[in-house]
Amino acid sequence: MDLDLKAIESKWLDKWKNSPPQNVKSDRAFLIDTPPPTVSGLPHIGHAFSYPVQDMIARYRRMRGDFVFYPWGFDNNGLATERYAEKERGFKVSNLSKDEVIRICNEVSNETISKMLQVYEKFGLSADFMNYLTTYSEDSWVLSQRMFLDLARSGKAYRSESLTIRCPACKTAISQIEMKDENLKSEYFFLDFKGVEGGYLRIATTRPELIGACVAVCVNPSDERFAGMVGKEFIVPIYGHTVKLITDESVLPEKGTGAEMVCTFGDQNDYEIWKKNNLESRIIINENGRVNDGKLFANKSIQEARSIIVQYLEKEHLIMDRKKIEHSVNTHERCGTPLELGISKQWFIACMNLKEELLAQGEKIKWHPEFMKVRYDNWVRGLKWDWCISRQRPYGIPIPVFYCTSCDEMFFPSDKDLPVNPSQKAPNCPKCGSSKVTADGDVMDTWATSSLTPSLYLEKAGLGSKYNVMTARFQGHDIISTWAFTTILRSYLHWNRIPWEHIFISGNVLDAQGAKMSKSKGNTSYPEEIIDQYGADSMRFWASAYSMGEDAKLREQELTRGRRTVIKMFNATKLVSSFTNDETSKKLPTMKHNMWIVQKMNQTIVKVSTLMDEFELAKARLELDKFFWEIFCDDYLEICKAVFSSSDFDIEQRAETTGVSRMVMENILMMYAPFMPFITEECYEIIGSKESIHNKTWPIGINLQYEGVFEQSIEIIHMIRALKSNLKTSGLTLRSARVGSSIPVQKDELQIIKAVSRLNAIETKHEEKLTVEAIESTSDKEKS
RNA sequence: GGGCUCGUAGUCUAGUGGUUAUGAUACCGCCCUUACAAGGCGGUGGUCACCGGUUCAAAUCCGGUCGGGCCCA
Repeated sequence: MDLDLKAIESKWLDKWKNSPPQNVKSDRAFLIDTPPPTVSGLPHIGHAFSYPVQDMIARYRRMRGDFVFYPWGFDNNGLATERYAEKERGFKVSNLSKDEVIRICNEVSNETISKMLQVYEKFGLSADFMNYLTTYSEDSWVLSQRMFLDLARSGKAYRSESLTIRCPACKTAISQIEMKDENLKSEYFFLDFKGVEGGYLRIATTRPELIGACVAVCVNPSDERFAGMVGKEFIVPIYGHTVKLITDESVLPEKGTGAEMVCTFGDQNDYEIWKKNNLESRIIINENGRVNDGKLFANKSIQEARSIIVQYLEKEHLIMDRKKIEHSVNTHERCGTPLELGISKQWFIACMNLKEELLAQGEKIKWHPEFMKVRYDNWVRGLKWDWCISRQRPYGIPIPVFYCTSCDEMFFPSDKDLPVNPSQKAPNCPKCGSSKVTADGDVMDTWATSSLTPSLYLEKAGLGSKYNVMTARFQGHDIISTWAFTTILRSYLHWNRIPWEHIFISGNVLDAQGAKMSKSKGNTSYPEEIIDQYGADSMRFWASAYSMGEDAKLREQELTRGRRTVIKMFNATKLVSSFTNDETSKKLPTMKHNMWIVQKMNQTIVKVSTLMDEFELAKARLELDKFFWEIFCDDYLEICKAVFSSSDFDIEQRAETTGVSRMVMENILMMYAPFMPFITEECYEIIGSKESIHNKTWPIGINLQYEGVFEQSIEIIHMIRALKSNLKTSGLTLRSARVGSSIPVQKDELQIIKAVSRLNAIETKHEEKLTVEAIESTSDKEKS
């Protein structure tokens, strides 16, 4: 019978759809905060690496008798979806109405979700795909808005006009979370500021378009070159206003000329110096990233303004020098555009005042691996801003706040009126009764919803009142400062508790050379190709070969090994089920080889279970592999075959061997079931079970007292095998042998050794060390 | 610039103080022995990145150097 992996996998996927793994009723719950994949294309190899690992733990806990809550979701909210829809449909969000954008985004995300679902199902995940949630559904709207209001009412979220990070391309405020440093090529322009009392100060700037926003010049206080000039007034080129030379520690003497402009606002440091020194404001970049300096340009982009001013400076011979440099610039992670700072009215969630508390929360969670917590700690310590959550974008969950234009009252809807949509009619002002009420037109940061996944999942499943702290979060290390952080923060702000007991961080998937996979490099792999070539079980086998947090390489050899394991399991099952022609005995074993394999099995169960309990999947599977290949297949099954082909063994002995081999095989299948759900299910059926293996209870072993010496017999079998193999090289077949040992070989053991080695006779003698020597061997040529 | 992490046969990997350093894969030799040649048996292949220190003893602990990766500036 040939092994058709594809047929087997699709057969079981169909069956499982109708009868998914059953949870037993249990007080012990294992609740998984599944990472909802972003709706931005088909799953890639990274997903094929991380999701099966979660599933293995889920399946294991289920077999252990836990109530396993393993929900599924998709993240289709926010700017990422807009960008994806733009790419898919070839349009520009800015050219369409808000309603139109929302319609298209919904459409694209629905289409993509159904495609993604098909791939995820092929992974053999036991998650609840039927009841998946999306982060842009009505449920998510209601919960996000309700939780926002919870913070707003208690003052933990506040609206304020303050410094905001803005993306001029996406035309929205963003948060520190979405900032990304990038090394970009730039150019220093050296300009001279004439002193009011004479002399001049040469500064270097990469942002000449901001000269009009210059409110001070600044040097390091210890920089002696400028010692005599500090406190003096200088004239800003082109614009003619005067600014004072001040000092600040943050200015690096070796950067540029050691003197720099302070503009409102070139970067965050400008803001700090501005605030510290109580400087005036000269805002020339508006909320949409357009520059108006009141002199050279009006409503220009930053790039346009820069080239206009550089041309002007050149013409007026004001540029004293130019120097090409590469420096680190804050950009928007979604589009790579350098960010701008401005003052605007936004909603913030307070977190700057909670650093100690947040660190303490992180401490209460068990991190796997432990060192990943350091990244969380570093992020919390490095927080520079409260979390700005309002976004000026079309696709997102609206901020549920109303403003009365008559009396300036700000008011919130009640929870029962959620979800609130600004396109609907706003209620009258509760204070003055005016109907001149506008809704907040902004939407929430997508993380403001994603940070609520534990509640989203539990509420959707109707388990919100029963459970609150989840057991496990699985996620990539790249989103510790986003998803992990915001989830911990929200859980603390709302309920003063941790969101989950454990957090499991997975590493990167690298290509075979160890380089990060990326579309531009063309070294990406897709799970469907792997499943096609090796099968889903082999893919999972590969995914289970790594420790938590370790970077994984896509290795063919691991996939190959996985497929061999699948085939081996199938063949072993076939062999074991062929024994069942005889009568099966359910009694405790009495024969040495049966007692031995049961003992070995018991030891393996203990080791594997312990490791699985500690979430050491890779180590657990290695133990299992060793037992299955080297002990069960190579030794025990060979003995079984001998028992059935040799006339030395009676019906009862065969029946016992049948019973034990079958029982051990079943236990092996059960232990492999979390790793390789397809082949184990198939084998379980072949061996004659009507039930799904995934509904079985994890093996606990057989109570059997046995301190046997059969280990020695196994070693003798190995030695005879090697001897036979050596003789074969010279064209000889071993017929009889002499075994020397210090511990006498028992008669029943000798019977087994003889049968499995297919020898005519074995003699024994006493020796200090274990020895095997040939007595008689025949040449293959003479052989009849 | 700061932090974290890794460096072990051609390739990938186990191994956090103690025999001769684990296994996979690739390669070579033998065997198509009635589950499996996608198998079995045997074999070649390693100054455990480098330098120094601690120790009776270091792949392992400490310090430094070099190189890869990631996170944060």
